[in-house]
Amino acid sequence: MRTLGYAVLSLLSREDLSGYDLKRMMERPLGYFWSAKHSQIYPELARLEEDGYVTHRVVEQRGKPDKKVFGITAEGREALKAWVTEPPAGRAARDELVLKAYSVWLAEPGAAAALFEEQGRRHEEQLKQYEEIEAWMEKNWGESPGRMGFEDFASYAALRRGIGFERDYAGWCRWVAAGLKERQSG
Amino acid sequence: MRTLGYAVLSLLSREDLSGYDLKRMMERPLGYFWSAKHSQIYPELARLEEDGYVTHRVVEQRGKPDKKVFGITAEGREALKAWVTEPPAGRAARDELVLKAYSVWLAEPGAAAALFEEQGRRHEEQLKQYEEIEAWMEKNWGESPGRMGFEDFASYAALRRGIGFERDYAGWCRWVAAGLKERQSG
DNA sequence: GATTGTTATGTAAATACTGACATATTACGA
DNA sequence: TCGTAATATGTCAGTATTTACATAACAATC
Repeated sequence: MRTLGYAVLSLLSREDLSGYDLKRMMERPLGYFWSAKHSQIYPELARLEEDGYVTHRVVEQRGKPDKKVFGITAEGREALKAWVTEPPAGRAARDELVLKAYSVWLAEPGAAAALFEEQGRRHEEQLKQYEEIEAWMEKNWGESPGRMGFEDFASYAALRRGIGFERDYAGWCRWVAAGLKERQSG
Repeated sequence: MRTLGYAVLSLLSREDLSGYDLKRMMERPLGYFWSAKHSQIYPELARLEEDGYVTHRVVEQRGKPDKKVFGITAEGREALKAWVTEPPAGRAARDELVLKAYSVWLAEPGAAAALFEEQGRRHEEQLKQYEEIEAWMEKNWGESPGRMGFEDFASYAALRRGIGFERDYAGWCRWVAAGLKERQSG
């Protein structure tokens, strides 16, 4: 199975969801570390159902169109569980901003510094959002990772990665911007 | 133009290279933040040449097959320069290990801890390699980012991102592993 | 009554990327 | 001399992903 399939299963292992729900989860919170458009999700759900990893039931709604709510099967849960402890496939790192940094010597230092400052701001904003979620988690689940529920710990761990990433990335942006500014005047 | 084109131009703006050279650079050092297989590179070079961003000459070699050495044109350099200060397209973050962390509550804590410890080791190894390059750069180019050559600063900046990333990532892996171990016994 | 927005589900076309196939030169070692 | 490895350049099929197209129910507002 492809990673997208496991991404879908990872959400369905926590709660039953429609394709539309999944689409929204792929924006937030899962979108922070895995993303997919609805044009990927609907065919993937069909494939997962064909393979026996999920099933669906139609739910009639008032004030909204009907929806198909998907649930994970025992088989799907087993496949997901087995996948979790397998080493991840060697990913191809791709970061456009680092590529730009690598060629920044061609640019006007002032214009480049503005870019990296703006990007720094963006990552600081994202960091702030993550930290708010972190505060909520710690308030509701406790501050000790060892004492919170296992499922909560998993969510907390994923969030922690996001916090580390954004904090470090923002710092790097600021550092690059400062180095560029030094070149602007003297 | 697509990002791959700028990745190729970013290498050719520093020195003339053959398709095969580019392929190797896409493994190391560019591969640390952008990667492509040779099956992408050769068609991309043809496209770039058609658009007037690069030109090539055939170089005969002794003991090796002939090669096509590509060089960037003034037009290519201008296009690259303009691209550098434009904000990057909103990337879709994809990290399989974080996705696994999100579903780690389904797994046996022991097996999962082993995975995260192994991944931590990998990132620590990569960090060590980066730090060796960093030491070489600082020895040869000076320790002050403001005083080294602009092109050197650009290389140094890209490396710095790699160092920050690996250090933070390795730390996170260790933290997750520790949290999982706590669950193993008590 | 018409337009806009949200929920809801899909398909199709285009682009991007990977992995396999394909070929040729030369060096080196068994 | 035969196989293996490195250098060197390409194509092609399949997979993955994005963008655009397409439809429909219902709510709220103008």
